[in-house]
Amino acid sequence: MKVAFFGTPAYAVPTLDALVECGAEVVTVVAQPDRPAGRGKKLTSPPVAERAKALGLNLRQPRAIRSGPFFTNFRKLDLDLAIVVAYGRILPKELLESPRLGCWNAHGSLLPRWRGAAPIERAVQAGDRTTGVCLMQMDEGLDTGDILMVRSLTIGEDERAVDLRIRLAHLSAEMVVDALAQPSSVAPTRQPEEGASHAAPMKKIESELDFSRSAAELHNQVRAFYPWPGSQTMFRGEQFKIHRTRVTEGAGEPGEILLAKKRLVVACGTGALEVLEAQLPGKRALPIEAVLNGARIEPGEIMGNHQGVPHG
RNA sequence: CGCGGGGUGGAGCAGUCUGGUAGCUCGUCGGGCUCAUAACCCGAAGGUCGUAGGUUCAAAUCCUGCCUCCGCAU
Repeated sequence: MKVAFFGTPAYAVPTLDALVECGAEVVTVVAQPDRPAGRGKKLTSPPVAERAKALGLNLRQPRAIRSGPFFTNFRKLDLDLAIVVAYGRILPKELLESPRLGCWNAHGSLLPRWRGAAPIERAVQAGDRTTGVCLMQMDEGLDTGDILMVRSLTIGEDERAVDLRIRLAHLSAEMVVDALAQPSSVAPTRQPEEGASHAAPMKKIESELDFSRSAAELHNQVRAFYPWPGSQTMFRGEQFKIHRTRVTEGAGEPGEILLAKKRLVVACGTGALEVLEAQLPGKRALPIEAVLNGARIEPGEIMGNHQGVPHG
């Protein structure tokens, strides 16, 4: 079985590894081009590209898929199948139809729920208790192809997207290997339109916390957005990043600090949010006890974009 | 050369501008109080102030290089 692998971030790496391990002939790996990233804007290879190099696989990082030499060469590979996991680009119809069996995409949600770029994060943000991975026969639409296989799992109440992503990445790898091992069990099923939803990419502006919302919503936001774009609010005129929280009891004006000794509890529109891990400007992320030792936060202070002045 | 902020007993911070006695909160250890507690009281140990060099009578503090952590941007 001659296959191509399309993928870019760390999420796709376990599936690539699994393909190689199960003996599939991975003829080429396609990832997004190297991009300037991080402090100092150093040119950085995406994780899949790094992994492909380490495995000694043929690697392509085309800037353009449709035009240029990439697709011409791709056609000549005489592929049976292409596996796509978080590649990061729409693939044109000609490419989707090029391998004998077409292209299979492993998507990180229970389709048709959370079609799009950020299914895992949006599931956590919405407070979903169940999610999973779907193997899909790609068509031209956005995650609308027929479902070939499904694996599901339960999301922990306090689980963060960053951890769920790791679990789903491995579930995805298992699923792809199973599908290749037992092609007979792969029966295309059309996606129902009912229950479809769109998982828009995460945006930096969404990282702001609005304490007039419920504690449950804020908790879901915090665990969905970690580590990027993160969750933050303003406190004493400076950025205050919140990395880990818990829903607790308490009432007060939204953003009001209810407790600041050993524990940090902030009033929300409904209920209260306990901050378990936070980060001040220029500092690293710290358990809340450490933050409280240095910051001397007082009950009655206000968190959020209200200047952070004490009230009452 | 993208912009910017940090590195001070075990932890988190103040002190740096305006050089001159090492400070605060917590933890640890010992003692006390309490039916009890993340409570309170008393006492103690613990610091080459990231690192290398420079200026100075004197450097955590001023100057330069380096290491390292972090925010923004991408």
